[in-house]
Amino acid sequence: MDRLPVCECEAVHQDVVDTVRPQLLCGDEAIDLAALYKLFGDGTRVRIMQALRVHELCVCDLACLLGMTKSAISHQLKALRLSNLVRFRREGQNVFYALADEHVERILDLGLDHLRE
Amino acid sequence: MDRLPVCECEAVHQDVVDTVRPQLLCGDEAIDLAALYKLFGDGTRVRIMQALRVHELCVCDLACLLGMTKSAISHQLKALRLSNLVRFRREGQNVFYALADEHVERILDLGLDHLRE
DNA sequence: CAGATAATTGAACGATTGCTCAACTGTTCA
DNA sequence: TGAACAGTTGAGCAATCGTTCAATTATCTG
Repeated sequence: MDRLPVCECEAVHQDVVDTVRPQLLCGDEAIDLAALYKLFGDGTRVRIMQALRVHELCVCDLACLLGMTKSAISHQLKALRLSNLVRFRREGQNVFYALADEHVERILDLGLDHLRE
Repeated sequence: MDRLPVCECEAVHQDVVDTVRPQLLCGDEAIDLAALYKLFGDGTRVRIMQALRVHELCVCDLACLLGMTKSAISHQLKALRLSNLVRFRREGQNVFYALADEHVERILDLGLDHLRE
């Protein structure tokens, strides 16, 4: 992910560049932010999160709702889990998933706002 | 992208599923929302947007700031342009890019909030 | 006009992603 | 204990993604 600080062009607007540079996201922040939004960048995961926003659901319920295999759903839930976007609890054979916090809902809403305006 | 509405499992919580189903995102909405967030799901594009939020910049400035080739930057700007996340104006040999609206800034901020909490 | 520079484009490539499949773990119940 | 079912996991594969490279377009200047 590291980039060499090489500039191939001459006629850069140096004053503006100098103003902007200290306000850039540091490399790690940019990567973390991108990693967060990457999880919202897939139709399956977005539908999972939207569903969980209505009610907690087990893997089977989600597979049924989205018309996909439990395996596919479980793989995506794992990704969401690893980034703490969903939480889960086991109840007998079922594992119920729910959104981790209202941040997730706000991100979904903000995106939908943008699309619908 | 189409999924067959097949359910492989039996013991679904049918009442909950029936409650959730009508509130699911329709297929197109989920895809559009994912497509929007996919653009925020790459470190280079996030750094570009964060830079543009400070000041409008030409391709050369961005290449210089991020230490990348103009070609790489231009390809990413094209993606952002096609989804109306940035706007641009030509001035002589330079093409200056800026964020399209404050929605983009709000999405960046919300993500950063989440990371920093 | 020709030459220089900014920017864009398309093909090619390696890397990453999302799903399938099969094997496995964990829990319930008889 | 063992059958049945919910869920997870890892390998494999096709599709997608982001960059590089080379060619091209557009604009300015002499």
